[in-house]
Amino acid sequence: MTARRKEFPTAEELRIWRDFIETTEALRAELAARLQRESSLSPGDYAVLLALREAEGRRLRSSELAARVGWERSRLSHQIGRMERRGLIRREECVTDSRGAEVVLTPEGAQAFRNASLPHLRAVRELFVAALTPDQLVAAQQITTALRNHLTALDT
Amino acid sequence: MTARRKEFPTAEELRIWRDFIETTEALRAELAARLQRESSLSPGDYAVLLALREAEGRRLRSSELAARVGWERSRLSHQIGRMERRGLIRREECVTDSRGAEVVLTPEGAQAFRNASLPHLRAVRELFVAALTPDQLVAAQQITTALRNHLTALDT
DNA sequence: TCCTTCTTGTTGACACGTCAATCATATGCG
DNA sequence: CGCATATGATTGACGTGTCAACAAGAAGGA
Repeated sequence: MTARRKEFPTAEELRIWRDFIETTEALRAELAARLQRESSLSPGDYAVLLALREAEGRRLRSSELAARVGWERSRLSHQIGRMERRGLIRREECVTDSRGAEVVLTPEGAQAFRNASLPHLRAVRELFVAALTPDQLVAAQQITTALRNHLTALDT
Repeated sequence: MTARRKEFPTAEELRIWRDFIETTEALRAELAARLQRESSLSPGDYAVLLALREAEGRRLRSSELAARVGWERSRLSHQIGRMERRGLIRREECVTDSRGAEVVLTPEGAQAFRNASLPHLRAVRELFVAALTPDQLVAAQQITTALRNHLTALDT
């Protein structure tokens, strides 16, 4: 009998998949909840503030910011709108390209990031790093790399 | 000099964390996009249909359904509302408890699940299982378990 | 220049998730 | 019984994410 190319996951593989995706989701949710509790920031807020904090002049073109956080422009636009209403960032017109917008970190935004940063790092350590042995951490990295490579290989 | 209890992740650990969370998120998004394309179902739809499909009489008390998919009742209520509008499920009053509601799988819902099931399993295999070596799959399981145990240990 | 085409960014509609409030019914205790 | 409390479920408000449509300026060639 000929070996047929495998098409479906086994029950065991499926179970591993479900546990994996549910656990990562629970992890994400717990991190988000803590960030919200301790700093009144969403993960999106944090990502944007971090990118601006590390940017030259604490400002970025909208597209560049989208690229750095890895979002579509539309998503960023909504996010920026909400953050501007709360005073965390400010929009400015771009001098070199009148279509463009620049996103600028406000003092309030910088302060919010400072307040959030250490508790957030602590949480990452407590919920992720401290949960794994050094070997497991290495394995996690390798698995991540394998998944990502596989994923990006597919959409080309 | 005394050893101080480690409080923050190293830059390396932080990088691993960020890659990990971003990759699992990308994976989740790709699975969701395929499910949507191929079957016009969201992951939430799929989870609910699956739970009902496996339930005695293809019906469940609302609370029980929420427990099986691991959601809050509120979230389920919204989801059920959307699915009922599309005819995938139906709400019925509960005989034994007049506060209660039962969620019933409709023929349309059952059909939608059948259509979605195989393509979804194929996608899980293609995007997750096939990306990893057997060793990595085992490692993924162990990491998942470690993370979950750690997580549940904390909120007690 | 004029016209097409690309890029930048915004908007609106809608699905989704969380939280707090609400409502009705069940339950348990005096 | 009568009342406080718990439970089952829904709702509304709001933040978030995706998608498609759009507006307006930039770029580049005929």
